Amino acid sequence: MSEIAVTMKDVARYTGLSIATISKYINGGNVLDENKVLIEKAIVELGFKVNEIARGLKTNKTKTIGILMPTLENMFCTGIISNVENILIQNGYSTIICDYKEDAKLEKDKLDFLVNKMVDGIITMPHCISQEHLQGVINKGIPIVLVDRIVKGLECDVVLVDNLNASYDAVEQLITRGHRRIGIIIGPEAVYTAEERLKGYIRVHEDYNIEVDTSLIKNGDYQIESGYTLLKELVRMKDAPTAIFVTNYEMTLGAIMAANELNINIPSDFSFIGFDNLQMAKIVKPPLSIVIQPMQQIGEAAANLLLKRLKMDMANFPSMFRLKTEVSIKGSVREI
Amino acid sequence: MSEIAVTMKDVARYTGLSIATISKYINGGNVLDENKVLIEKAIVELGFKVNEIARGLKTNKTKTIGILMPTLENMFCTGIISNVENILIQNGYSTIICDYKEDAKLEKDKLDFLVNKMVDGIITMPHCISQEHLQGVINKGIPIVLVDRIVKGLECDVVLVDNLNASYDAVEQLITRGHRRIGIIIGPEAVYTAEERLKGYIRVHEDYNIEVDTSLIKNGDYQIESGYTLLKELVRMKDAPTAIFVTNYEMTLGAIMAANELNINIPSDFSFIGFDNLQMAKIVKPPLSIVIQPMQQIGEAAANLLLKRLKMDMANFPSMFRLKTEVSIKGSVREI
DNA sequence: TTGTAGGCGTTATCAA
DNA sequence: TTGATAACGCCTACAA
Repeated sequence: MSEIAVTMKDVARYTGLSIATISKYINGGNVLDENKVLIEKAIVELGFKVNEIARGLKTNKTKTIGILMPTLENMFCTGIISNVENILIQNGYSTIICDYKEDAKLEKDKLDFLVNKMVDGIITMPHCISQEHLQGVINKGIPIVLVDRIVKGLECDVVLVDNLNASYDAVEQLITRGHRRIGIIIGPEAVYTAEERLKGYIRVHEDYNIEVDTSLIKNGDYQIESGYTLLKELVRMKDAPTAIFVTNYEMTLGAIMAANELNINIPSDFSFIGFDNLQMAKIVKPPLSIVIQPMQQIGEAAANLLLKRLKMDMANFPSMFRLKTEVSIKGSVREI
Repeated sequence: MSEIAVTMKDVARYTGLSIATISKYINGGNVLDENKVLIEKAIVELGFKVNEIARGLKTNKTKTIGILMPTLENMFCTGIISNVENILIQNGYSTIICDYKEDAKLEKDKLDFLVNKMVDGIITMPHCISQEHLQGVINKGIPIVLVDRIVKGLECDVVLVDNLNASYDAVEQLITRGHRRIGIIIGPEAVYTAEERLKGYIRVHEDYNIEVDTSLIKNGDYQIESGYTLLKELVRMKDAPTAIFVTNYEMTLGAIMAANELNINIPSDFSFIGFDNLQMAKIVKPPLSIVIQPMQQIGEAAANLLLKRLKMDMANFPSMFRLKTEVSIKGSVREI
């Protein structure tokens, strides 16, 4: 039934050479041409494959990278994963993707799992993980690149977007079009990106001398349903906002659905700016104004930074890439 | 900088015992109580962790399962992953999640990657992979459970839903409410689930003696945009359907957006049945009728079946679980 | 109960 | 160029 795995020993026997020579050939060493063809023939004939486990034991390298994300149910996360993977694969690395379902214990466990699997490096979007725990991994010689969020007190490479100014810019677009009461649907308080986006919202209000009405600030959970619920709350306020800014894709989706349900006309009833997902923005009518995060750049920057560390190049450690977002204003925003 | 990993050897030295004894303790063998505490102390003190790579080399078991999916950008796929993982983790297994981006070569490569990583078993939603390739893996003694789709000619455990009758039932609901011209937005021709769902559509037409108008059958690609585009096509037909059935979540999303954009009223302009995602169905107004796939059951059944095979229990091999879907009819469907 | 010794499939050193 | 040989960290008879 189950075939026995072919090892170098078998190839050696088949060719009449020694295991050492086979190994050398496999790893690109010098071997007589005639032996090369002999070995090559044996390899295909026998169907030999290097046992990565054994190799890893010896080299302490697995040529695989761990990717640890809070969830797979979020387009931003899966987008990052995709782009990171593309670069890594090009460079001969494989990936182990983990999601910790936004659960603190799972986050810790999966991180340990990756360490146990001897990944050569880790890219993660951290949530509750402690500085100490991550530091412990780094101390083991496993480089980590943080994505999208920082971890307070940790010296670590990180790639993120300038969330504060992303939010600032979006809200500014509304302000310069005459809006003064601007509702915002933001992520959970504990999440770094949500904090930053809120700061941007507040700062731009200050810069334009507009008082912040905290009743216009709604904390969601980055899921569809909270976008749906919170938009309704905003719209139904006695003194409703004239514009609404929603700060991630899933909540934008929910908000749009709520607006449709309430037969609200965008932008005549209120202006609207959403987040991420260009594809959706084009589909919705009127075309959705959105903040576009450079997902490809984020993923690529993170992967390339890690690759650099893997080559033991520690220049500018810890380095922070703070990528810029773009605000795309379309028909969903109007002047008042 | 990078701490050197602590091994059993270190624990042995620290405790004055032999490596063999440490190993025995780790693996639950009999050790003197006093030595137990001694070892335990050493382990925490030194921060020892079993090197899974080395262990795997010896035992030929990695206690990890590969999950290979076509994409992470699809709620059905990530839902399955989540549920599979839950069961596996409970049983002491870890997972390596791979997505092959619906790419034939990548599908093959990632499968090989998992094999190289010596996973103990694999759960996959296959796409282009050949029967031979999968058979090769199985022959290596690595059990595979297919999810959602079969592979022609391959004897393999599989867990899927009764797609044919899912589609049959949904369309039947429309027929019994008087609809005769029913549009369907289906997946790519090459995909098993799409084939089956189309068969159901056709069979129910036959059973009710309704002629199938092939212009009402639109092939999409299971992405948002095709749902959006194809719904428009259907609605704009000279002889437009009175009801539309969309056969996955992403396309349902796109279709809803198109309907909103066209100011189409559901169900007075036409009736609508979508797919998956209960959460969204509740949010949309009117409440969406949908076909509900038992994602949790699918994931759990697949995981449990694999677990069974891992225990060398080959009873009823190959077995096929064909789970039933549920049609939930809400306000988006009306009688005519 | 404990320890010795051999082996899992590679890589790497050093003679030959 | 090739081939013994000794690791890598762990498991497992078998012996003590």
